[in-house]
Amino acid sequence: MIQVTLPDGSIKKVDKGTTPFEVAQQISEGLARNVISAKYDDITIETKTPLNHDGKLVLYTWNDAEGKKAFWHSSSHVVAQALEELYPGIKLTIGPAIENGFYYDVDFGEHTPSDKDFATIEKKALEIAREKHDFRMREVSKSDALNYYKEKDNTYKVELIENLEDGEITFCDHSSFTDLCRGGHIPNTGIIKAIKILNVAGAYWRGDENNKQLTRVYGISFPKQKELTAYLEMLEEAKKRDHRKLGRELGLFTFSQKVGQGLPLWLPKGAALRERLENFLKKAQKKAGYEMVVTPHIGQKELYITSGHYAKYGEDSFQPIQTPKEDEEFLLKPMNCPHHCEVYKSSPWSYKDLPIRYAEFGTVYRYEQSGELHGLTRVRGFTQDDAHIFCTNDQLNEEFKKVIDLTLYVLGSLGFDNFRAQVSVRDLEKPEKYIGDVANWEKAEQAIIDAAKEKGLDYVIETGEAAFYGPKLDFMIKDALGRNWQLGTIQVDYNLPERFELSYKGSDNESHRPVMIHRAPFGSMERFVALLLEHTGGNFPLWLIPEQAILLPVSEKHEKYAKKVLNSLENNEIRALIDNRNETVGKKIREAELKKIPFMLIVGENEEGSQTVSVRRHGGEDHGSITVEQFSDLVSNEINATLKSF
RNA sequence: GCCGACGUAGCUCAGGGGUAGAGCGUUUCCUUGGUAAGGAAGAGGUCACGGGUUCAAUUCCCGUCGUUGGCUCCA
Repeated sequence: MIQVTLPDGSIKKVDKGTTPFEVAQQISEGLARNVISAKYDDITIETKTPLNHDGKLVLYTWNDAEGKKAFWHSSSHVVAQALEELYPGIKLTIGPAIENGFYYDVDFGEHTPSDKDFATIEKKALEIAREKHDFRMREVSKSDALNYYKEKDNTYKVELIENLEDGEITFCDHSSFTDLCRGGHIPNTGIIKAIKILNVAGAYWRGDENNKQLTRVYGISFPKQKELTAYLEMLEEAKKRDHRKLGRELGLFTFSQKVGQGLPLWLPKGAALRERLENFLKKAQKKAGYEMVVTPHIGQKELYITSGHYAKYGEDSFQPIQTPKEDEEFLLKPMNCPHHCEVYKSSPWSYKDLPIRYAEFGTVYRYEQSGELHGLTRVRGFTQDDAHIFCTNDQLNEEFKKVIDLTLYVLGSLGFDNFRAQVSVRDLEKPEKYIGDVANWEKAEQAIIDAAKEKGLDYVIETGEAAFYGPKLDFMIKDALGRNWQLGTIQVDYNLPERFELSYKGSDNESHRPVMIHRAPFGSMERFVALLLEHTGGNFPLWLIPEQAILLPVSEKHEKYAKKVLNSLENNEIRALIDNRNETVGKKIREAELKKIPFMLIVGENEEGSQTVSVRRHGGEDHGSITVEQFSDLVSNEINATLKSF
């Protein structure tokens, strides 16, 4: 007998060799019907894997993340089999489950499938699934495994196996299909009732662009057809919140091929919204002891050679600007920090002056790869809400924590409560990617982790995500389609002070190096507005939204009164406009609803008589007929309730 | 930059070897209206751009540009 401990702490004594499925049966028939995956002592196993020693068992169903993972990974096997049958001679590589579904990377040779082939692949995969093949794991010796794939002329699998140890190599079979696999499958293919191939994309073998590009087939599957339908509908809904669509509909920004790729043009409403965001942050920054500086859009090439940016990015950037003078070159600034270092250097400093905090809404230009450009989230010209804090080593922890507070205030004020805090550290195996000495890196990384811990942040550490000059604390937010974007960032930097030879006079009358904190709570105005659009679906907070109210005269007879009301609204600093088109009230309401204007003020005979406005809230709520003063209070109360000061 | 897809009216999209269509928007007229679409008429397109095939190309082929889903990159 062995002892199996379940997640609730209860212990089941079962015969050696009992399977997770059998344990589930002992718990309940329902669980046994639904269990599709299991972990034993934290190792993913199959539901049919015999348990041979004491341990902790967790059973998973479709409703668990682990269950979905097994489900989708198993589905990738089924799709791989379908692909092999439809495209004989292809070479399979890897096929993991991902956050939503799975993919399989395949070397198709000559005939890469495209979206016209998806239906055929889905049909074939579903046929296989319906045949209810069991997934069976078996151990294979390294030499047998190598021989199997050498015979199939699959160099990718051979490469994978060569990096594995003999004794830890397993194959998974189902139907006539065999794949190198470490496990984690559902009991049989029959559970998969719906399969959708979502798209194909190029993906480099082992994620290295020097390697051959394979075709990545993305798919998703479900235990019920209904769930697939719901998922596809959800995707459609998400597309409606796409900032590129909303930005156009709401008249916030645009792009022009003639101006250039990735160079956003902010339209009046977008520019005004952006200005309100900037003012919001400026106000908080002022309280936090920041001073605004202004620096030019270009700088001598030498400036970036000093900072190290030129060596790192010079080749792939906008190329140097020539002047009539010989041997003179300027770069469009890709960063504000070198300029701010020079601002710092304009005067000698005492330790009593520190910390010094320079802030600037600095527009920078980066020649991003064309394939990377994406709406407002990845552009070639953008404005950072940048600031650089120059402080002593002793002040670093305190300053860093203050920046965390400011960043959390910014994110919280705008309703971003679902961010992911990420400590981005260097990759120890790739020292060539970073500048500066190791001791400072260690100090910087530790400083960030300490501050994050002391602030009680729930953070994850991401190796290799640091900037070339220092580690960062990044605030990641998901877009409508679930893609992660870095918004706020706080970075500790010992390197630029060194390179720019920054100093201050200490209490010991000696010269010391300050530490630099780079920080941008929004990240960039462009990306922030994009993510805010997707999060709010265009229903911005009242203080931020371009148009707070729209006056809807019932007929042309009431236009004059409407104009008078508009005037009072403007005197009360309410952003409003009049829809005086020759249309019915119903139509005007419909369009104001579609434009997501928070308040619709209907004015007709009744209102004119009582000198009021009839207030309808976006969404349909009726506030009744009230005076302009009352309405103005309504608006300012709501703004005060949502816009807390720092 | 790489792989795939796409590019038709301001927007959303249909069409297809014989020089184009819908809905919404817009303009004009009628209507003067009460909480999510009142009615009528009109304007608007070198079918992204450049080549090629063809008697004929918006349609087929190639290239360029742009957009897009990924990969790589992201100071």
